[in-house]
Amino acid sequence: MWRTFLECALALPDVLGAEMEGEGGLSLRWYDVLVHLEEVGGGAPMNEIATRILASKSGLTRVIDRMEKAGLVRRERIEDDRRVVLVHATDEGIAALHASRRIHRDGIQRHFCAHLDAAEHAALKRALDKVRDHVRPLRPGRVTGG
Amino acid sequence: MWRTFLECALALPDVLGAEMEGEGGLSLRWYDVLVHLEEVGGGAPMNEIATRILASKSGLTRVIDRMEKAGLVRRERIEDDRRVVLVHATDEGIAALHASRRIHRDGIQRHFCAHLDAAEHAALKRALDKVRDHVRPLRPGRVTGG
DNA sequence: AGGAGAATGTTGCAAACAGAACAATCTGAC
DNA sequence: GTCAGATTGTTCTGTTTGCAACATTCTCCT
Repeated sequence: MWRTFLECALALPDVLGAEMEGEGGLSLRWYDVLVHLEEVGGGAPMNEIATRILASKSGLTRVIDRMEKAGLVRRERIEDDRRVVLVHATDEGIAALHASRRIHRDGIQRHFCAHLDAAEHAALKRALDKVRDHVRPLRPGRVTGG
Repeated sequence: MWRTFLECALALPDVLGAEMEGEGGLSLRWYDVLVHLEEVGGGAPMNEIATRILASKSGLTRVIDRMEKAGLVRRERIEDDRRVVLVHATDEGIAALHASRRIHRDGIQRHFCAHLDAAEHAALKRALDKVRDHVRPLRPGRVTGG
């Protein structure tokens, strides 16, 4: 049972990410960053993004470096707190997000949801919600250290 | 819903792996390799192990390199097909496996199964089995290429 | 004010991994 | 028999990641 979960946990992001990179040129990580930026609206600090996408601080610095170089995102320093870097999605970033969204949804549908009936879907959501709530704060030094 | 799954998929192996490395000195990957070697009994070819643990050929070569250096495993060339390398667990490897097994089971119990009642457990297994069967052959060039 | 300590992001370094190119070996068609 | 093609594992190279150390900035207590 655990093995089944682990195989899905390893294979699904891999398959979905490969499809997205192949067709839309946006990795799963970049996609998640842009989703978060769109959700919060007006720019998010590095720390918040790192927590949201389960990356370390240094890891996120490099991700944002690459995304900025690709023109999907821009950094902004604010007067309010000069330690903070606010990350904004550029128009190009939002466009790339929308272009990938269909591929993303479609992939999830085909590889994941298509195999579950309504009851299984609900049970899965309920179960994983509990697991997520328990395990999220346990993660190693993803944000506080690193 | 997908997001919940993705968070669990990223966080659970991380938390479990960190616990195992901390307490028992065996990473999740190494553990999976040894589990497979114990299951099949008398030595497994690289290819088979790579498929089993969802690693690429080159990735597994390095994993086995490190495990061999650590004395947990040994390589053997066979006369039957001189391309094949059979990997055997050493006594030390089996001992390490058994030492880690308790930590592994305990971690799965605490971080995963403890949050599911019997019905959820069954539903999860049924659902993930179907997803796994669908997605496993779809994985990118994990074994054939690479 | 002033200074200890926390918080935020970046950089240096090393580990881990995948994909492509490669060498060795086997298989099958002729 | 023999040679083209497939199979198996390794090496090379580039990418991505995390942890430790660091510089900067803020907070809070006195």
